[in-house]
Amino acid sequence: MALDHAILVSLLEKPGSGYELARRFDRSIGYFWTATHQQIYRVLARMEGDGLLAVREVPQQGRPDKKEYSVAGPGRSALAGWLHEPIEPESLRHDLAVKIRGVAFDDPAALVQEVERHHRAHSDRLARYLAGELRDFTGPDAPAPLDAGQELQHVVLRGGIAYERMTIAWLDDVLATLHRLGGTAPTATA
Amino acid sequence: MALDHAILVSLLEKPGSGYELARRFDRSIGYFWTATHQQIYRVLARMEGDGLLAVREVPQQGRPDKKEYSVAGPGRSALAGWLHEPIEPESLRHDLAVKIRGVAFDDPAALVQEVERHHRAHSDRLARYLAGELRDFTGPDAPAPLDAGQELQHVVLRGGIAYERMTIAWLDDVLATLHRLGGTAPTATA
DNA sequence: GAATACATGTAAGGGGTTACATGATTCT
DNA sequence: AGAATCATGTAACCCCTTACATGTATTC
Repeated sequence: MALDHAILVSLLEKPGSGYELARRFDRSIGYFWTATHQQIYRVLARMEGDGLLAVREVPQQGRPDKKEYSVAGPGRSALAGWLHEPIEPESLRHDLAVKIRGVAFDDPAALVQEVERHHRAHSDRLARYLAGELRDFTGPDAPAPLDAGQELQHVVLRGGIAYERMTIAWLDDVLATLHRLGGTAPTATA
Repeated sequence: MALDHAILVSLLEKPGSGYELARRFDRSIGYFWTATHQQIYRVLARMEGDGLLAVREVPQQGRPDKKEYSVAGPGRSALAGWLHEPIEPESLRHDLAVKIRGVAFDDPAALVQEVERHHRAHSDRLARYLAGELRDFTGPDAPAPLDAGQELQHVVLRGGIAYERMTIAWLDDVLATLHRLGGTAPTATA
């Protein structure tokens, strides 16, 4: 149910339409939570029905009108309540690791290209995160003393950066392992 | 749908009952995929119905009888097919990061205990992973030259270890940031 | 006597993914 | 003329989580 809370946080940072939220979930929020527009519209409608959000119809010129959502009082309370509840440390779901173990029953070399593709994807993400960090937090155009909200955004971004760096290093390890096994035929064909 | 494939891999490594699979998903497989017994029993029934798995009723003494599942021919083919299809790099879902950004609209100090709890949970996991590595791969009782399957299991475990180390370091960073903000009242109460 | 391990399930509900659907405007 | 951006939705399906349900054997 953390999508609800992610939307509350994002709308507290800045009110916006479903479409705008979907874009934020592709960028800044994307490094710790993903959501598609279909999901977002459904949740926005539900939360508005529950009185957690307020809507304002904003007519626009040369563009479709939009509904601008903002957090209502009960929405703020709901977020505060959740912040004070403990949550469980996440458990992983890593498809690629399943594949790596599965390839013991197939040809290890067949995975090399796949792992390289993932390596590129994570390198791209890291580059985007680093560019964002420079733009918003550490570069010359960033605000001089960061306020609390910005400090918190920065530490979350640092988490994303650490995750991508760790993943890239691990994928290098995986590639080296696959190459070492390259000459050998699959052993565990039990 | 990778639960299906995770089960196929696990049953190829060693046939077993639903109960045994659930235990593996709490241990070795747990560091890249989690599943509860309810999920596992349902998926096992479905896969057996689809002819991907074979069952054998095993009567036992002093214990309930069990159904031992193993991978049938079509199951092997299904896994091989999946291994050769590309998959998307995972996108994150990190509740704690949502909380960290949300605490800008609340009291940052309120999160310290929560973050410390997560820190302990990840430290515990790391300790378990390291013990497992020593037992199965790097210790004196580990098989001298590892076969391909063991090499692949080891590289996946190294991924789990790297993930936990990275996470612990990041949580230290988060704690330091929260303490730095400790004196300040929430700024972004917009 | 209570807790833990072994063993297998059903049922309800919620969340997420994928596909489908529409329509105006701006850019190449 | 076609693609991309802005903007909002519906519908079907699948996966996952949580709660409920049952029963034996062993260990503390």
